[in-house]
Amino acid sequence: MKMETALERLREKGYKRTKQRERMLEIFTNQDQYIAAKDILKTFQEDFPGVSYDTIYRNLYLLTDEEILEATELGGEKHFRLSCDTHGHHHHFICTACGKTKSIEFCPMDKVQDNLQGYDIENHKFEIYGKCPACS
Amino acid sequence: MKMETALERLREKGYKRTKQRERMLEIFTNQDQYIAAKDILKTFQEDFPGVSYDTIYRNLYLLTDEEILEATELGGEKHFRLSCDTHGHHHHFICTACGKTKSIEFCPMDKVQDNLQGYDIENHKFEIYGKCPACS
DNA sequence: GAATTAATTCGTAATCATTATTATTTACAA
DNA sequence: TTGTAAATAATAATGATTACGAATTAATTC
Repeated sequence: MKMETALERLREKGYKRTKQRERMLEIFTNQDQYIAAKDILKTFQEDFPGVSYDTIYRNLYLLTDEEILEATELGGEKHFRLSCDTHGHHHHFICTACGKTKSIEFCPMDKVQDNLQGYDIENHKFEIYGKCPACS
Repeated sequence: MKMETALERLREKGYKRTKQRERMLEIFTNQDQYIAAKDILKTFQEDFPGVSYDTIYRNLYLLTDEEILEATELGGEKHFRLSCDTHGHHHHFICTACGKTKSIEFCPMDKVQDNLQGYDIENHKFEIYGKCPACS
């Protein structure tokens, strides 16, 4: 997703355009990887030495709610990445060494719906972990 | 998995048979659901009022390493369930209301291997979340 | 452009799950 | 039954996340 697309989406919803939000989006731009909240904080502090935890977490969740970011939990910590809106629904291979991801253009949900008659499906997670070619 | 199978597996590896480990396995027996570590602790305290965190976590991880338990992370907390060894590799639907699970006899990995040439796959996660018939 | 106002951020403390540590106890084997 | 390594208890520390009142700021209106 382009930074401008994200900012526009926020504007439409009436959210203010703050330096902090711009910077946060900037950090995610062109990063094909999940980043831990604490690493966002660390990067953030370079430009905003006094940034508060509140700002980091509130905005990460806001951006996730607005589907600008995608969230997942890796090793007990919340990680975030810019949502890919260029293609449809998909999943990711995630490198456990460098954190980089590769899109998997396949969703297993089609294959399992039949076995879940009567179940109210709200969500699903399909992630593959390992080492990318560069790290292995 | 039967409780006796689990105890036997521990014995083979030279682990001691303690009242705490027996009780822990008992808690998981016949529970088709993921249980949070803190809930294990709570149940445990009924029989072992002075049980330490250390005992809980050490044994949960030990049993997971020995493939007696399966672990997953739900809502930022580690959850565990007795491993099903009656049938092969599979995945789970997990009810977000009651925590009960249903086996999904399908693994999407077959479908995606081709797209991951050169990637060293270590692990994967496929979970479906929602409400089971009883809760929906 | 100044005033208004609600949203946002800061500064800091609290919470909560998990991990670590040391002394004590226990299972098991010789 | 005794010795010994393993396991547990009791407690403290850690670290990510959440909470909250005070101060600041973006956007709107005049």
